[in-house]
Amino acid sequence: MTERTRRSTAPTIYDIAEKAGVAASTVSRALNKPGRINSETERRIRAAADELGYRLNPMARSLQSGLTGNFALVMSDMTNPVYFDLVRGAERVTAEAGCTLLFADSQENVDVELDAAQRLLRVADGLMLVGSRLSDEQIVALAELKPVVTVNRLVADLPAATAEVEVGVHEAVRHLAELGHRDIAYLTGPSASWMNGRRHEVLVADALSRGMTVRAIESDSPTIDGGRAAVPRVAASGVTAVVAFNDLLAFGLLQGARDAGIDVPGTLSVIGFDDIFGADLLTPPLTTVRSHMRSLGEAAVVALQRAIAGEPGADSDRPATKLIVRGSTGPATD
Amino acid sequence: MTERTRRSTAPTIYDIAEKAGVAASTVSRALNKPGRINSETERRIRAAADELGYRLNPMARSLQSGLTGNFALVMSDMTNPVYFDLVRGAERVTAEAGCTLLFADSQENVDVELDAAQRLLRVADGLMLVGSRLSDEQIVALAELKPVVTVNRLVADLPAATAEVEVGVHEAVRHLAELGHRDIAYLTGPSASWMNGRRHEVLVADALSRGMTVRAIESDSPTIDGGRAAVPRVAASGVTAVVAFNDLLAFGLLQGARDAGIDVPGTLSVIGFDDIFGADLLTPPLTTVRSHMRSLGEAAVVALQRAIAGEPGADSDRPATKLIVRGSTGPATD
DNA sequence: CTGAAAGCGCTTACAG
DNA sequence: CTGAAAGCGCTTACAG
Repeated sequence: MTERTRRSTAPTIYDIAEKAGVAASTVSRALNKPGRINSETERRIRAAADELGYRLNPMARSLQSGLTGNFALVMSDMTNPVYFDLVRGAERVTAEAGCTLLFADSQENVDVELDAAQRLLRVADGLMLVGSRLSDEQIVALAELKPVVTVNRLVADLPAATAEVEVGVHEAVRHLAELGHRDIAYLTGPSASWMNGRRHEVLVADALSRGMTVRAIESDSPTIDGGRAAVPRVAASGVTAVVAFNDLLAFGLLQGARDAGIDVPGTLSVIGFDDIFGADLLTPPLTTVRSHMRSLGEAAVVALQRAIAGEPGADSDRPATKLIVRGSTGPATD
Repeated sequence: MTERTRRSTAPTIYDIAEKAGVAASTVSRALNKPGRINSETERRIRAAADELGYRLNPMARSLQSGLTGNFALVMSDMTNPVYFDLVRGAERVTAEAGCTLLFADSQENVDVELDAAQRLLRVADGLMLVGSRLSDEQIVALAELKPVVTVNRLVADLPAATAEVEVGVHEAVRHLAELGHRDIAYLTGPSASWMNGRRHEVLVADALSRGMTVRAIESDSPTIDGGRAAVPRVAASGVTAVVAFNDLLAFGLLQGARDAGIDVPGTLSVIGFDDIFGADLLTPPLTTVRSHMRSLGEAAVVALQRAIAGEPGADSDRPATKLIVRGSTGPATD
């Protein structure tokens, strides 16, 4: 009721026009291109607008411009703390542009992700896919509809924002080497994750160059439970250190190892990726490769803005990674 | 470029109409009210729409209906893991309704919150304020514009979704009483937080009825740092147990106590609220009052939908709380 | 500098 | 059941 009333009485530019004794088109100009109009007229129009409590109807403008002012963000798992800062960074740049961030969580499920992406794409000007599990083909198909930016994923020549991997991994491998580790394992993330492949391949290359061996140990899911479940396989492998695809897996390794009576870092060293919330609160606190997720979120929005504007997708700065050494790594003991 | 081309070629109902040999109004009906139209005509229209890859332009529809299909959610701190499940619940119900969730983070700042609320309100049909730090007056002013639902906050007769507090607190107090605690403290949250006041008052009432004393200890901010900073005051107070406004504060207490050489739960018992991510990973794991945040998020969206539809704001079910006993509580030792 | 008019893509009474 | 027309609130060439 009240609602209805409010809606129907919302003042339009025509109300302002009447009040100020000008045409609606003049009101539109006064409000949108300050300075291009007689300043006394403009003043009168603004006064009328203020008095009426006028607010632009964004739908009407959108219908004109074809642009909604919305940017969509789909991430693989919003309960993964790694995305906190990414979302904050994306939010900040989006708000600064006077736009709005739409956002959905695919819960590590391809169908949910595709569904959410399609749904959001209809009401947004473009889409950011974070840690997408979609196939390249699916992503390309989305990009036919509207601009798409991939985050921590590279697809054909779509614009992307990715964190640098080399530096952090390099530091991690050197750290392990200095502690005397020779046989290490990589606990894998989802096979559909581009970043999983990237971390794995850089780790292997780096370790080989130091004469270390890296065996892959598969995990079921990139979660704490996935890490716990992998503990027996890690133990059986005989490695002295394991690098996990992400911190959630590493958390699970730590928990599972404790339950199994495996001493970390005495018997096994553990390194994660991301430096998520809680990594420094555990016992032992986790050694992990941190990347600057906030910058990544900002870079993603900037790339999307450029894509929407039709500008070429210059590769943005890739936020640097670095190793944060804590208590979960120690000397190798064979 | 490509962008421009895509946009301008997006098929409209007029393209479908032409292809199917009917009027645009018929297309609109066929697509929106299936069954109300000659089934052969409808079939032809759908076929044409499919062939053209037609997608409804939501802005055009919005301009008609005055509704955007967007629900806005503003929360006090999105890096607080307590909101994970709330957002997921809200997201699920929103998506189910074919709507979209807009979302912003106020970073515990009143100005940022007000700004975000106003910004989102213009492009959404209604607003959910989670753990708002705004004044009642500010919230009422927002509610003049569009429907507003408060979450874990009660304002005048605005619709709200709140978690039940009594059961969990009752269990917590009984738990402490059974462990022999007589003098306990409440580590406060933000004074602008309604839920802070609520937890405090229920705790005091419950404790008094058991002959326990509760002193209030102020925290600067409801974060881990805020908890750490409070440790000296907690220690000086001589209490044997402290209940913190939220788990982040409790995390900080645990950390700070360890650094100060205070044994938890040997010398001091600690209880939090929320059961956030990590609560069971700490050493000792945290005893805490859990509420079902997912239900809360769902209830908030349902309440908002009702408010938008102009239905009376019946108080929704209040998700129950319960005490999760872990390792941070133990017998009182005076 | 300003106004009249057309149009963005859809929906919805109003006729037939 | 279907069509022609008006209208949602704004912007933007096009004239003056």
